[in-house]
Amino acid sequence: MFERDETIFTDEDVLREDYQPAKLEERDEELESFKAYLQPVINGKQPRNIFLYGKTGVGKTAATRYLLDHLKTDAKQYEDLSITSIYCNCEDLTSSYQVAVELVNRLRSPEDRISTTGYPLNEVYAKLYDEIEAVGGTVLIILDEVDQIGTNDSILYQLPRARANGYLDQAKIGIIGISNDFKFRDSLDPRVEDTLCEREIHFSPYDATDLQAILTRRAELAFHPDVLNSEVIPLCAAFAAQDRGSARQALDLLFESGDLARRNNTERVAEDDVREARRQLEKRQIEQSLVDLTTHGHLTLFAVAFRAKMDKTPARKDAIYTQYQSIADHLEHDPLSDRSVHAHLNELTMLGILDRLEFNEGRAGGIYYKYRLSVDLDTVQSALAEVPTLEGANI
DNA sequence: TATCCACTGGAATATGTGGTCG
DNA sequence: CGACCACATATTCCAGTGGATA
Repeated sequence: MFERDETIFTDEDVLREDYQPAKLEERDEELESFKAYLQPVINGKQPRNIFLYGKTGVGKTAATRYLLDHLKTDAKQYEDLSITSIYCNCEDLTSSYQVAVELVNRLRSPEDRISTTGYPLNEVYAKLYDEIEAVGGTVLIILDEVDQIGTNDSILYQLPRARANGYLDQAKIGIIGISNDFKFRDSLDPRVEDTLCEREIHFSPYDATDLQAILTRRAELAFHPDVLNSEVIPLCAAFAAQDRGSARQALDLLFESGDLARRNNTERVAEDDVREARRQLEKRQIEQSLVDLTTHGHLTLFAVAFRAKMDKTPARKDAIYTQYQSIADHLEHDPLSDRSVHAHLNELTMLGILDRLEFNEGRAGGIYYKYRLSVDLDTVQSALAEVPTLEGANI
């Protein structure tokens, strides 16, 4: 029934997110500064706090992993050095409290985990300091996607000051904050900005040439020789550079193209595979963001999709709200206030599922928005069909 | 060029859920 | 159990917005 299929790839894992290349290229300047900022750690001094920013997929996380690995290896030659790093992705952690809990749990054994609610904030910090103190030495805390914790940033000034405030004695803490939101830095409390952003490194997006170089190197390891048509890599690079300049995106695209060729049993990967792969990735991304919406988020989108079906988009909030009410009614959900639906429309716009057009009709009209689907109606329909709460409702 | 509409969007407040602890 | 705690999601309230028009 099963058999190995090795016509296209030699090792597809090379294209996956968790693959760590032996060398990190196209990021020389960034690595240079980063390395310099980590130097105090090797010297056994108080670590600097470092703040990395740049868009997603430009090598921030990879660079951090890469340097920390080297740092730990190189530290072994000095007996008086003990370096611990804790990596924490704040993606799903929306407050300082949750980050603190996560850090405590990282440091504790699995049977000793604490729950994510219930304790006073100070108590969680106290537990965290205890754990860090127990580890001792230099503790580097990496907070990835740190902008996700939003305005609730108390942990960002608690941690850097823990030692100064006498909570820590044995341990030296260094924070490495990673963010893809440039505005985040400006929104920080000035006290936090001073300490957290002591040293900053900016990662610029990759351009098409960088991406081509990266893809070419990976492709040599991942694919059999000569299975890629000559236009495949430049096209993947161009698509990704146009969009966000993300290496992650370019690699995903390359993998997906290869995978398509494999499934089609063709011997080579061609331009059409890349274009089709791009469509599929886009679709998958939308389906993914739909999964995370609340019931009323779904209903709101449903209402817009319904109007789109009848060719009545773009539509104003009022019209969408009326539509939403009748749908909610039909499905026996209590409708929300129009302000809340307005909030949902906003969120859908942020996710790139809806487009928002601005209007201003002046003296007697005022300003308002009109919304419409920003993606294929078909995609939305098939994604919504997967949502259990909408069972029985057809557009 | 001052006005004025109909909305936007921030903020304060409320509600319900899931948790700890004595 | 009851007092507390944090949080997601809604609700309510209202100051601000900005450009076509009088």
